[in-house]
Amino acid sequence: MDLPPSLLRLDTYVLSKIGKTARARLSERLATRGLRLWHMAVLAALADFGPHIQRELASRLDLHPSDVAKVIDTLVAGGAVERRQDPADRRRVRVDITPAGRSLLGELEHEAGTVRDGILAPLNPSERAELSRMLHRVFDGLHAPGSH
Amino acid sequence: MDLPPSLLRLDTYVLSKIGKTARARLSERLATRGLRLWHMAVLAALADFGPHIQRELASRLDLHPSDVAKVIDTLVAGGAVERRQDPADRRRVRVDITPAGRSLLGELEHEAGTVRDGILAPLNPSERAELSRMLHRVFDGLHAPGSH
DNA sequence: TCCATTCGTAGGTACGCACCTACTATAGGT
DNA sequence: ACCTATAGTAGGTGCGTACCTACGAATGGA
Repeated sequence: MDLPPSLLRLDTYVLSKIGKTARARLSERLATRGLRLWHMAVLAALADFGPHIQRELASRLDLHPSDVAKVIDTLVAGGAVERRQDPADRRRVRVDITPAGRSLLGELEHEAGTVRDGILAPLNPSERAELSRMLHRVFDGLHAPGSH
Repeated sequence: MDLPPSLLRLDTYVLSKIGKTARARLSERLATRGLRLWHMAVLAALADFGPHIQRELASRLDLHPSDVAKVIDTLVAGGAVERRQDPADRRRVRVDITPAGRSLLGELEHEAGTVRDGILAPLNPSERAELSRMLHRVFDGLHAPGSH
């Protein structure tokens, strides 16, 4: 039984469905480790940009500070990151990724790669590259004024 | 403050973010009419395939039958569809779209078009067409075995 | 006639996600 | 010393979504 063509003609619909599936498949894999997408995002931020104050993580990832605390909690419990008080300002907590955290991130990225391969399976390598380029341009445009 | 490149390198992430934004923007517009995405999906199914038994709508759209009932409730209240009992099997309810429902669907599709234009703004027309083609192929592949 | 099955529906449950609030500790200017 | 602002955190709220359950009405085969 087919889906309505009227719906499929809307790129908005197709885009949201694909995105939802992508998200769901990745979430599912992270869940087997007791993690969510935010945990991965935090690890990636720490790996790419080095230690952060929690507030910086919140603003970089656009995540509420109280939720950052919770995400960090579980990462600390798993030994993937460590918290240490900033001696210069003892209100602040500097968060850094541990070697274990880096290797965890590597595994998560591998999982994400598998999910991507599954989703983009219908496309050949050059098409994937082309799609990826276009998606990035679209993504960059999302936060531009006027697109909304 | 930039997002982590490690994250952006994952098409899975970008895809889910774009999809989420697309969904959010369309939902937002539908919400001004007291509708959700499912209402639009049901209208599209009725417009494309004609009247449905509620069970058929459920299986076509992969929506739980008890939720179909609720979606239809609000569409009936708005005069967009009508329910009538199937005389051959009085357990069944045939649902059909009304002229008002068709014009409503037209407006919703126009809204969806606006959302699409906003999101795909960074691309020129031929790129959009190319993206659309690829997205459809990807979408069709989602339900294929082995992609998961 | 009886019984298992199917349809629609009301009501409730569970979960993820984003957000808010109140509180403690600390900082830094006046 | 005082006052205001800031950092982190615990706990809770609200929303959307999906799912499940129980029930009455109707069907159709044994």
